[in-house]
Amino acid sequence: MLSVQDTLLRKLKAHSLLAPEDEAALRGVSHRLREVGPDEDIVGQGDVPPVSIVVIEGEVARYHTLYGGKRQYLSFHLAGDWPDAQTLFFARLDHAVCALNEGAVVAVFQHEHLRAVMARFPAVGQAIWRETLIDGAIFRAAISNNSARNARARMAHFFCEIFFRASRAALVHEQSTALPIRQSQLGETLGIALVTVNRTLRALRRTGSVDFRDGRLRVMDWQALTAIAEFDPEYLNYRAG
Amino acid sequence: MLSVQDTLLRKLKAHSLLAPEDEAALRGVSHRLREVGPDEDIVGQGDVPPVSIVVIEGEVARYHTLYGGKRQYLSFHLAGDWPDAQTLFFARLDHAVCALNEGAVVAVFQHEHLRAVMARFPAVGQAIWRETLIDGAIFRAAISNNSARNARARMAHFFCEIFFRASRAALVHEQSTALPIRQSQLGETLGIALVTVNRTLRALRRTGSVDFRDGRLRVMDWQALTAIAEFDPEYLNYRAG
DNA sequence: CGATGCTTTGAGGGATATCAAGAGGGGTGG
DNA sequence: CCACCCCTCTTGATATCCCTCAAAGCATCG
Repeated sequence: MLSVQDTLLRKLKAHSLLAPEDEAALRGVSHRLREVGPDEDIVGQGDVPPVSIVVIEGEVARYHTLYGGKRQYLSFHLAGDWPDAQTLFFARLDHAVCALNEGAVVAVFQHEHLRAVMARFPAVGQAIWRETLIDGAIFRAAISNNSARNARARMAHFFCEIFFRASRAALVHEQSTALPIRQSQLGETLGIALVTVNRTLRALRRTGSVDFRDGRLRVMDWQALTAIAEFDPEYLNYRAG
Repeated sequence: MLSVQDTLLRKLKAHSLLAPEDEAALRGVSHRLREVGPDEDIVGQGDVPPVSIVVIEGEVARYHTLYGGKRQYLSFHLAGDWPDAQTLFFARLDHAVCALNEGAVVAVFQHEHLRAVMARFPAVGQAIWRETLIDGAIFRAAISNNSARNARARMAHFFCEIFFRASRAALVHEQSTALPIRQSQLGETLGIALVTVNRTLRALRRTGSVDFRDGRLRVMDWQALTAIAEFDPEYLNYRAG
């Protein structure tokens, strides 16, 4: 397993060039580890946190709480992701961040330490900035997905994104990756009712391209799945390969 | 009418503190003006532009083009907005930017000039960064809006956001502001069919709280409209007031 | 082994999409 | 100056996808 620093740097270097001194500076930033349980909030909606976190193990999600307590999941985050980087320069968080699975681990960095490094090593700041910009692209894709596609294509597209990102984070083994969410959460992500999630899932299973059960996502036919989803990974801005 | 520099700075100063020297540096960046017609693309999906733009007059939108040519509008931008700031640090644009109305005017800045200023005046970079982060918050709100609300609340929420941002940009006069889009575009924003747009609009008109016609948005009863929409402007991160 | 939470299936209803066509308004050309 | 066309808005009728309500399987756990 990678160290905290390796996990973080692998992600940043997927899209940004860092000189040895940039890398060394980032490696030098102190942090502490925090383990969180399933459905436990790491940061609450409306918080003004003095720290930000990087996912090290397990998975983490962001969500809005709407009137009436209804929940809308916004994004999911794997090892190396930085789900609340924006709090570095932003007063109040408009959403919460929670852990999904048992034993998720995040690294906690003090904003002041990060800001000090960014001031001396601008490339570090730019790399983090890019993280937040890729975030933006993922959100835009989610708008289109949840607005312009039917339940089937919508779910397929979501599975494609998760699987693609997991494979880039070396988290795919034997054509499957962890996706520790319940069907109800899938519904709160895609904006469809639980019953429809279950039926859409069954329909997708029957295509033989994908299966999702017991918190694992299994892709049997990537070509077929991307065709159903009209998935093009361009927006994720990974370097080719 | 404000100058290009005043327009830009008013927007940045709504959320960021800039010292006189930061402000002076930003004022010194050269730019050119570009006038664009309705539905004309300013930047195309997939472009790698060496410039970014600030809206000066009129309105501008971002959109995805999906398979089959279907269009999904992602966001709308008023005077002072910076709809493609992310191209400063990002290779390829995942969406297009287009003008909405006749005679829209944007200021065009060379990336290299902006980067030079940001390198010497970090506060300028941070202010632009914040712009992109607020963008992110707006996108997140759109995900929730288009996923978790019915057509009526969804449209009301969209109107609330546009009206609120327009009022902060001093673009509201006599309870109304320009929103130069067609009903079909409203549908491509909210993810609902044109016929439903028309009927939902009629239903909202009948509440007496809002009217949208001929490219103008008129709000007669802000309290009632925000109640229908469950609108809370917190996510837009304007300073209080 | 009952309780609890998640998944699965059935039935029916409602919101929204699709199909179709007329009305209104502005521009253009004969 | 009128006729025509095109674009957008509006309204009606019908279809369908998805939601709500309801309840039964199935696993895990105390």
